[in-house]
Amino acid sequence: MVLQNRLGYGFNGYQVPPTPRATRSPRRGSIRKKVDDNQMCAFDLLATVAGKLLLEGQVSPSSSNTLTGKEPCAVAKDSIKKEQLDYDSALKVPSNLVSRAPDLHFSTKEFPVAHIDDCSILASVITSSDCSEKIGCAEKLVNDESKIQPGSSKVEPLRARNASNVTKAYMCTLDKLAVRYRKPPALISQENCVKVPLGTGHVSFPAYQDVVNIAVRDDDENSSGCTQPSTTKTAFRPSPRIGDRRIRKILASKFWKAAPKLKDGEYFTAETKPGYHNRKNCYKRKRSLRDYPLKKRILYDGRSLSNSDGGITSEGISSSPRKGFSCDASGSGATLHGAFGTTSGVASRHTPFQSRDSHVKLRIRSFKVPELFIEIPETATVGSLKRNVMEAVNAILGGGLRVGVLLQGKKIRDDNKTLLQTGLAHDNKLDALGFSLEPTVSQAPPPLCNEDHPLLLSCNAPQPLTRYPPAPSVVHNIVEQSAADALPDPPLTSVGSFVESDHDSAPSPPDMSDKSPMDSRALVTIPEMDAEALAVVPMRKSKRSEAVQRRIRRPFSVSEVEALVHAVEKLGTGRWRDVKLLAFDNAKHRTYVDLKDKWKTLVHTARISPQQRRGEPVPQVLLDRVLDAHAYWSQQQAKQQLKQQSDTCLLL
DNA sequence: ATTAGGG
DNA sequence: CCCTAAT
Repeated sequence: MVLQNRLGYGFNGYQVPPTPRATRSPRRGSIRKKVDDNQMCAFDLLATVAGKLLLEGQVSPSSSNTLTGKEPCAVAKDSIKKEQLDYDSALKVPSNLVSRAPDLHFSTKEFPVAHIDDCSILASVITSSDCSEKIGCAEKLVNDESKIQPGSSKVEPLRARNASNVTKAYMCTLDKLAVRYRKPPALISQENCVKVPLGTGHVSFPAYQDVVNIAVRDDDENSSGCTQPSTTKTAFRPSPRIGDRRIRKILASKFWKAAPKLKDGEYFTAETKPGYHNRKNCYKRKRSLRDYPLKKRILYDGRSLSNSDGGITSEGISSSPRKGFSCDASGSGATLHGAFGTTSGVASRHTPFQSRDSHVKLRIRSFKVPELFIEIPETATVGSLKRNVMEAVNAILGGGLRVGVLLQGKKIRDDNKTLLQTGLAHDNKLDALGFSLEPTVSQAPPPLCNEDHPLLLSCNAPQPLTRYPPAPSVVHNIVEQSAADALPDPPLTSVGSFVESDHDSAPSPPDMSDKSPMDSRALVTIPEMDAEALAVVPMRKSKRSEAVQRRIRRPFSVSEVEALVHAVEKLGTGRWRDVKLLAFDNAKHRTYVDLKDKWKTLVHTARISPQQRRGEPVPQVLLDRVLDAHAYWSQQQAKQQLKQQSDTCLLL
């Protein structure tokens, strides 16, 4: 820019260092906004297997958790290790996973949340069968695209120009996802396994419709399923202003407590966290709320559950906010109630209970499983969402879980004891009986993504996605890049935003367009950049705490480096915020800290021998410029300091 | 909110 | 990339 040149470029094209604070004040406001955008750049879906999918207005999973990275397996292992270490914490996650899969005889009362995951998990636990069933279940659920976006005939990439719209869209979508459950054929046969035979006839489960609308409010009407009918719900549901980019989760904790008050069909809650700025915060949850043991309630089933098809669902499930429902109790009390027909219409329809023989009949009514953390870009397609959820679920189901039995809160470890010996055979004990899903400690759970799970792979591959592959020629093992869309936010590109789109794959320096031949590497770069786009990770956070996800790794592409170098040459090394604004204003995921860090590594890279460098090679020319600029600005900085020192001395 | 550095 | 201290 002319003005800039006049004001201050130094000889080398370097700009004269601005006065310390002067240059930044004017942009303060805008910058803040940018940050928000960054945080929104990828939606983190926090899905408890409980059927709640949460949205996070920010990016965070670390590369180590990324499934789509180049070393998926390694990554998976990594997360697994953590998981094992955090075995304890996992149990504390109150993912209210209470859902009910009709076929499996699971029903929920307090939590009108029906999720694939539950079904899948239950199915797997119960059947101990292969993954196909589990997956099938999960897939079914997510698969129901028509339900996902009732309004539209086709499923389009979930994205929108406006962040708030995106958010809403996701909310709605997820809403649906959590609500619909399509019984996978494979599971049908498993039904009987669930219940313990009762005397003569075993309870039979009427064939349920294929699609069960589990307790849910139908927000098909309001495009923004987020808007709530007011009333008490307001407290738990996302407020309309969710548009605010940082819509935060909700979740488990909130939900847990809110559940009792939920009205018919409500199963999803969310809250916004206005003050949220720091990524970390968003994962914070009150410890107290997450300490609930993961256990599923079991129901002493006096009668066959049967027919409460849709009925069970909506009514039974949601309508009764049980007061008795408390956090710790996991609502077991309420569950029981319902079972006996006290509460829901479900139970009432059942045949009277009769304990004809020594068989104890149990019915699992709710199940809670560890949370799943999924990060997916807003530009991801429904198809990719499917896969991600599926993978995440599968990862958990794939062997990482075992079932624990609890009696009055205490774990029963002796597998050889009979129910009679344990006391479980007594009616009065049944309500104290609980089950829990626990991470397998002894052995490593299956990696999220590995050869052992052909299903996973197969899912990835065939899935036809409504998306535009970046470069057909580039075959990568990465899951897929879903963010191959246009710039989410058409930048009002002005000066020097070299890196525009969020998926830096296409940083568009003017010269980039037709330089493809020369820079064949660019093709390779693309997939890499977006590799992290789809990251699914079963969330095993560290101990007690809040799941602070590490951001996914996003290697700088050559063009990004170029832009960075250019900006630093001009602005210097101490003005990262300005660098960000100048060259990465549109790269939502690059923060000034990132840029600073990158510069640091670039300098280091430039100093070491080419053989020692790793990753995508950075053109030597660029590295040379890095060194030059670094030297120049270091010198400038030194000078400045001297000057300041002398100034202060004079004053003194 | 930014910067600067160590990890 | 993360985390912090210091601005």
